Amino acid sequence: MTLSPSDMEEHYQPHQIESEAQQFWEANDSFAASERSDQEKFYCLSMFPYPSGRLHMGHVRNYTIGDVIARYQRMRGKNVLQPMGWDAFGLPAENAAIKNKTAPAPWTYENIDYMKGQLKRLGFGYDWNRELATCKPDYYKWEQWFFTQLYEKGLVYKKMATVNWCPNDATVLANEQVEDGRCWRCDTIVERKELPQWFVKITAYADELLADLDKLEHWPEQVKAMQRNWIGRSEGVQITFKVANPVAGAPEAFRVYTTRPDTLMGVTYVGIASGHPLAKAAAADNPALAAFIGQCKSNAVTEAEMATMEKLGVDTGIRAIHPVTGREVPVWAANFVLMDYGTGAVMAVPAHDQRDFEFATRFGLPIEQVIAPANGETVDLTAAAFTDKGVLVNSGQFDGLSSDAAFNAIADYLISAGKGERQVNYRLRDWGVSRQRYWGTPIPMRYLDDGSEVPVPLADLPVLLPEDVEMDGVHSPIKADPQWAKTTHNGQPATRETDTFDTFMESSWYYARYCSPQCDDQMLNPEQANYWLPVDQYIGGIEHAVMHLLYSRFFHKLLRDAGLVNSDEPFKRLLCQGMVLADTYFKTDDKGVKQWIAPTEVDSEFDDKGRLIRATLKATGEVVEQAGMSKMSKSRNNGIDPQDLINQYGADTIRLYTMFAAPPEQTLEWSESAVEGANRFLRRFWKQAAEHIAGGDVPDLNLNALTKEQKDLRRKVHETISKVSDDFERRLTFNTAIAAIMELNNAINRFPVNTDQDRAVMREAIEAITLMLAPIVPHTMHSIWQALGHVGPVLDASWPMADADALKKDALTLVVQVNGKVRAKLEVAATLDNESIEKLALAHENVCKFTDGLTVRKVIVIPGKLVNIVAN
RNA sequence: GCCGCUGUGGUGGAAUUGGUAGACACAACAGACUUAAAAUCUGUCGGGCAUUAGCCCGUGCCGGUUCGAUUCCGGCCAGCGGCACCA
Repeated sequence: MTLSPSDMEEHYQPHQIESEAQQFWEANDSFAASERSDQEKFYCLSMFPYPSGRLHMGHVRNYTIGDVIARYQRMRGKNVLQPMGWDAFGLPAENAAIKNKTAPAPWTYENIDYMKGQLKRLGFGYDWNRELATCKPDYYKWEQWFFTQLYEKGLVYKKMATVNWCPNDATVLANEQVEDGRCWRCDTIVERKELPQWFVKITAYADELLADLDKLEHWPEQVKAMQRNWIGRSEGVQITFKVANPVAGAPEAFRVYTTRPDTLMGVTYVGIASGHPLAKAAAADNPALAAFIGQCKSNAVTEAEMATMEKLGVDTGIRAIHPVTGREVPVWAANFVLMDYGTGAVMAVPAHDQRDFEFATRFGLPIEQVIAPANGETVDLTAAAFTDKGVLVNSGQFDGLSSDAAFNAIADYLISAGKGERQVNYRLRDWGVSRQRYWGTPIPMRYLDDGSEVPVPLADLPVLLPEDVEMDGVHSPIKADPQWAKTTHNGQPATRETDTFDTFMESSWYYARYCSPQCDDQMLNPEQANYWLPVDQYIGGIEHAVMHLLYSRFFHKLLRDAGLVNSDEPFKRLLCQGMVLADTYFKTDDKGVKQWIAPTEVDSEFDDKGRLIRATLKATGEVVEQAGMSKMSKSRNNGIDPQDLINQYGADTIRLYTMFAAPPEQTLEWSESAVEGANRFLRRFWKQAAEHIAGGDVPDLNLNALTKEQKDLRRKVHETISKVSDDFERRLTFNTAIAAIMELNNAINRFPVNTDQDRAVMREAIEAITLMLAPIVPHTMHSIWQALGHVGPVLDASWPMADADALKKDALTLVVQVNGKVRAKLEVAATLDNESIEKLALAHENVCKFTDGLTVRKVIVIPGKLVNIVAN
């Protein structure tokens, strides 16, 4: 269907326009992508959603950014792939299933259906032929297969690891299910429990994951910095301490790791984890220690809580022998030393480490200075440790060495004495992928009766997760059903692993599966994967800066080493969009409990300065309290349903608003009136275009006979094209692009149209605006483009190019400063030389006023911009 | 606690490589149109002094570098994100 110019409605009718454009795209399968050699490819990917029920504004923002980039790149002539799918396994489905007395699978599939409809209503240009859901066996089959391959390569192993354990429910709890150290279901105090779990050796790739960050030139620096710190490569020394008074059944030596061997001579005690073999053995005849170890069982497992908890410890009675002096130092069990980190033991130097200092001060342990500031100042060790590097003192043969020299001298001494070795350490730990939950990919391992483990062979994959299950609210159905685990291996009875994978496993490779989503004989089709990969632009929330993005980078290297892809990194360019916030309102009920009120139910009153004076309930007029902006959430009842906005304003208004209200990387603050502003702008431009089109045919532009007004408008048009192109291509700042288009729209509003040439200049401006807005508000521009008489859809039109001739300026405005303060503005010919500019500036009346009686010391001329006169 | 980010008018934000602080919007106020309201259009809009010109102050706080700092450096304060089983 093509509109002829006379068909264009005078008034903007978003719902009709949007459904027509969407039908056109659907009928033409406009977004189906295929490998083509005649065009440059562009793979644009937004992080896929968890199918939680309905889209929220965060999704709308993320996917609008992606769609704008995809449509822009298509107009630049690229062969664009933009897929969408579902991160469908996860804990919320289990909780929802229990609440709604259903199973996770049907709940998930219903949500996918509904949310897919919402994505279509928003006009996102996805290739739905490539849709995938991670909970489908045809997806997780290949993840299971890949895990068995990693097992064969020795990149997977099993070890004991700590989980949150609710002794009442006899179940494992996610960190999210622990509230103030108690089970969220039954309020029982949560304990730590060791369980055998599967790990993937991400540490084997630590150096490459670190080094390759330098190749990611189009990633935000902040994300790379966070990943570097997360990997946390350090160079240090592993030191062996002998035990002076060995305990029966425990080792006679233990090791610590330190990055500050220069402080070794200041060691006054040693800290070990409560789970350390030495601590366990010593507890046999030390009741205080045994009690302490028991108490540590209820410690939190998260790093944040451990770092902020009260530092506690108990003397184990064990004495360790200092490897250089031979002096005996006490060994303390301490709650902040963890068995999972490093060696489970640390040497303590209270004079030069703040945590050791606080612990020593609390428990009356000696503090001995061995480092002095290089500049000869004295340090005060009564209040805090001196943690800088410096010069060694009180260190025997090492006295006088700098910290750096002492690092080597002490390391060499320990190595030659057989008491230590240099070691590179990482903060990064191997990736624990076992989850004791139902709604996830079954881990494809079997256990034979002799206790040995074997991976499930490809012929028996996938290990299917049963979908028709009953949730008792506590235990995983595949753990609760003893029959499910029963299987055979080569005719022998065997038992299945009943744990499932961490859902980060699925989200670590979906971007690659989109390249050949239906491939059923292998994980990826390498030709298709290598055509599309790496992803040219990835867009998602900053909350994924470390974990998801690090796991995906790791997985990509694993895929590469399995011969499935030929690139080193999965995502060439990354954009992390900010959160969506909204105002929060509450009233306090009789019991003093805050009741949160949705922003849509509140009216606001402003004073004559525009300041909010009060907020009232729309329904009753009751005054409510305003509690600032926060992330849209159920708990604060401040979520805005995108569906209501689509119904009220249309998808294009929502798209324009989310792109205009803030730069993509910053938080976006919800404002109903700003949405109305976006709608107003679309109506205004629609009317402008309709009026222009109603004027009939337009003659060709005659560039040789332009008036000043026509030249000025053309310059504005082409300056805008130039600016907007840069914003779309390099900066990804769509808010400033829209602002520039609005400025141009204001300019055409003021432009008087009297002659045919005026109409021709106007036509050029309107077409440019239509093309530049097409990626952002595609439905509206689809309609206007057709009404302008074009045959093909605006989707496939070429992005406009700035005309260098139109950009030329005859005159410039220069700012004149005296001592850095603006005192005048000069209109000068663009060709005027610096010397003449200087003369004009010095002669200006207001400039003379400020230089009068002073000597001009220097005149700085910044061509095309400003003149600064330095005088005193 | 550790790592990272953010802080500019009444509000969202702009100022891209150190060069005119407040573009573009929202709100508010005034006016036009209207029987009226809505919609639309026009104007004003950081604070203070002066109302013609112009001057002083001002980008979370304190200090530094520079002819010139919202931008760079050092030290603080506040808010946000992540911290390995929420996704």
